[in-house]
Amino acid sequence: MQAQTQNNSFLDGLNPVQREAVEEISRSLLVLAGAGTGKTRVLTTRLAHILHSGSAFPGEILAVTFTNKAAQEMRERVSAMLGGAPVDGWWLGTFHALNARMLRRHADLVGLSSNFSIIDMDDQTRLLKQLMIDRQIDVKKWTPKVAGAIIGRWKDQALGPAQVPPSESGEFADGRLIEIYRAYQQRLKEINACDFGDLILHMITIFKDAANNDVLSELHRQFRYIMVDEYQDTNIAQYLWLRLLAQGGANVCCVGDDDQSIYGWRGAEVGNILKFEKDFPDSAVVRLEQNYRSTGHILAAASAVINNNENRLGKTLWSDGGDGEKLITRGLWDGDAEARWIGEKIEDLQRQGQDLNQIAVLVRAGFQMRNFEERLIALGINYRVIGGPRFYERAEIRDALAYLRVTTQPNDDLALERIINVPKRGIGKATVEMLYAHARGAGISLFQSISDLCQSDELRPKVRATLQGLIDSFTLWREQIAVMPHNELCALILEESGYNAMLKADKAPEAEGRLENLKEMVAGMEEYETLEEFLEHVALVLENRAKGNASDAVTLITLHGAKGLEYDNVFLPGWEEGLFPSQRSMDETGLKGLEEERRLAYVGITRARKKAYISYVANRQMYGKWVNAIPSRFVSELPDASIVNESDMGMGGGQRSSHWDSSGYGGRASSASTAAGASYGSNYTSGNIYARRRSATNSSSTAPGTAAARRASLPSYQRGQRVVHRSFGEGEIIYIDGQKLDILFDDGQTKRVMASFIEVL
DNA sequence: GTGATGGCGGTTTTT
DNA sequence: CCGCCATCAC
Repeated sequence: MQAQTQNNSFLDGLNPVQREAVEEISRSLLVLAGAGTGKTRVLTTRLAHILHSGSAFPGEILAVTFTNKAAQEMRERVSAMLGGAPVDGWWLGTFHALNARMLRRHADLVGLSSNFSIIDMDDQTRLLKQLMIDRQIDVKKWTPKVAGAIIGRWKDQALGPAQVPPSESGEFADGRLIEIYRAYQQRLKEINACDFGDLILHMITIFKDAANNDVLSELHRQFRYIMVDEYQDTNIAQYLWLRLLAQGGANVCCVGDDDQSIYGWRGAEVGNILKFEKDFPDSAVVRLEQNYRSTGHILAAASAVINNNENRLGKTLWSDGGDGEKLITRGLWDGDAEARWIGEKIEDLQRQGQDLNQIAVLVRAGFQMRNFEERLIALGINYRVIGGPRFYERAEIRDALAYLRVTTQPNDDLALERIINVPKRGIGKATVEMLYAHARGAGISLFQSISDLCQSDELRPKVRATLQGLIDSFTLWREQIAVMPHNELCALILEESGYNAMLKADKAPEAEGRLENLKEMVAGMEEYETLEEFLEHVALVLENRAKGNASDAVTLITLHGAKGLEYDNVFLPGWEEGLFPSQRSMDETGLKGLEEERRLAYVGITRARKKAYISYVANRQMYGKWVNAIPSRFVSELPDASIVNESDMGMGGGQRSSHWDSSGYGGRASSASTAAGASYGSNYTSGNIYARRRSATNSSSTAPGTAAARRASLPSYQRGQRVVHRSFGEGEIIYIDGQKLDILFDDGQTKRVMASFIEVL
């Protein structure tokens, strides 16, 4: 690229390698960006450069990020570089958001309508549970959650029910998981819904179907530049999607760091980044290795650990910022001692004038956090926990969303089921089952089923009146969509449904907060043009809210959550075999799992700008039980030259390599370490997720047919026929109105009942 | 249909 | 040890 004429000062200050990456816009490009090497800067500058140099209009650019936060950041930074005006018309977002946008346009090609709902994991689990119970599968032995996880992994690999090799059906539900998967997809179509994986899977299906190749070719014409961030975290489906779009000859630029691939357990394929050069011949590869974040010792420690991995492209981070301070390692007796030690260190840092915002405790698993919370509370140190339940995951928010979903999309059975008895209306399990039975029998939605049954005498008068009232309300609310601002409508629904009243009457301490969350949600809705747009955003755009808003606070966060963040001072507790590396990872995926754990260690260390503290304990309390532990192998992979061992108790700091026995736990230490790993391991089940527990019995039941099949098999009725109803007994048909039959029962009463509940005698 | 108690299971998590 | 669910008693 030639020198720019004006206003390209955004190119200033890039180092030569960064500049090369930014200016290489004629060939496809892989940017291997080590931690802290200015990856985001390169990515945003490259985008600004493409736009500024006139190489493409915004609408010709497709930029994919892994999180919404990253998309937002990119949007802001690129427009700032280009003088502050927002960049309009480019396709920027997560894989899921971009695919949702595409799928809304072409939903009919996969049997959906464009207002399809996007269901979350909770809905998914409930749906799978229904389907599994229908098939008499023991949902205690084979949990719907696990079924959802396996199906999710299949979707990550772009495998629809027809593509899953039968050999992969595994032991789950005695090999019936593919059948469940097929039913699940069928059911999603019926309720006009998608799960997250479907967003991508459906688009791949559309792209691949020759019958609609105009869809893909139009996108080929449109996109001249495609960029993918966090490429090491893409799964196979996302990879295939990218390749299909790239077939049109667009310039592809992927950015990532194979050493920071930590989502393999949910389908990410490091392999994608490892074979980029094969997939995109004639591409350039740029390695960003100059680190601007951390001290020399921190980089040395991180590099030494990650060097133990075999499957990596290989990078060597370096810095010209000086060695800084050595990392501190420390062995302690138990979790309490560890929390006390970290508390003291935090107080030291505070006394040295460190900002609490520059201190973070990075844990492997959520249960580790409690110790630290308690300690910090005792010390009166502000903290925030990142990664708790997300805003949209709160029950009250999900309830409100369910009301809105049913309002916009009456077929959304899952949403209706969620709130049919919230607030309590006296609609219990039995009633819901009956409603579903009719829905299935007649091949209609739950909403329609209610509407039907309210026209009959099937329901007890009280229940019938309640349900009639509910569907009338939804009908009224639905009419308001066109005329009322959607936030007002939402407020109205919360009021008229009695939801607000329910919370106001609730004496529980958290009820007040729930009301506030709802208010906040209603207020937040103003930002969206339409109700549909709002719903799409809450389904896809996750806000990870911090608990408590203290501005100056220590951060407690998982290692996964900390990727992409940085702090001056980082604490890395719990470096024990079994916990970190996690026993379960190693059991499930062996070396692959271990290497991913090691990348996690690498991510953890490289979060630190100045100081890192690594600790491990001899006795860890887990689920109320005491477990012996030995220090993590990662501790011994740290280079002696860059660490100081504070596990003193009479021993010098240089004794780390004999770390454990030297750290002064008296006679108990050595016996503890002997017993160690095994007891940790015993807390986990080994074997693959298909085979968590052996099945003792075989449930061999025939699945009920599909709704359509059942509908077809319904007998036809004639006046005068003798029939039996499951609760009203025997009688005679005296009038027929579609599925509704008037029957004179033998007790002399005439009732209007649904055909699906009677049998011909 | 709703509220209370016991049993079981329990990484990481964004979309 | 804690939280979720499933089952049981009303």
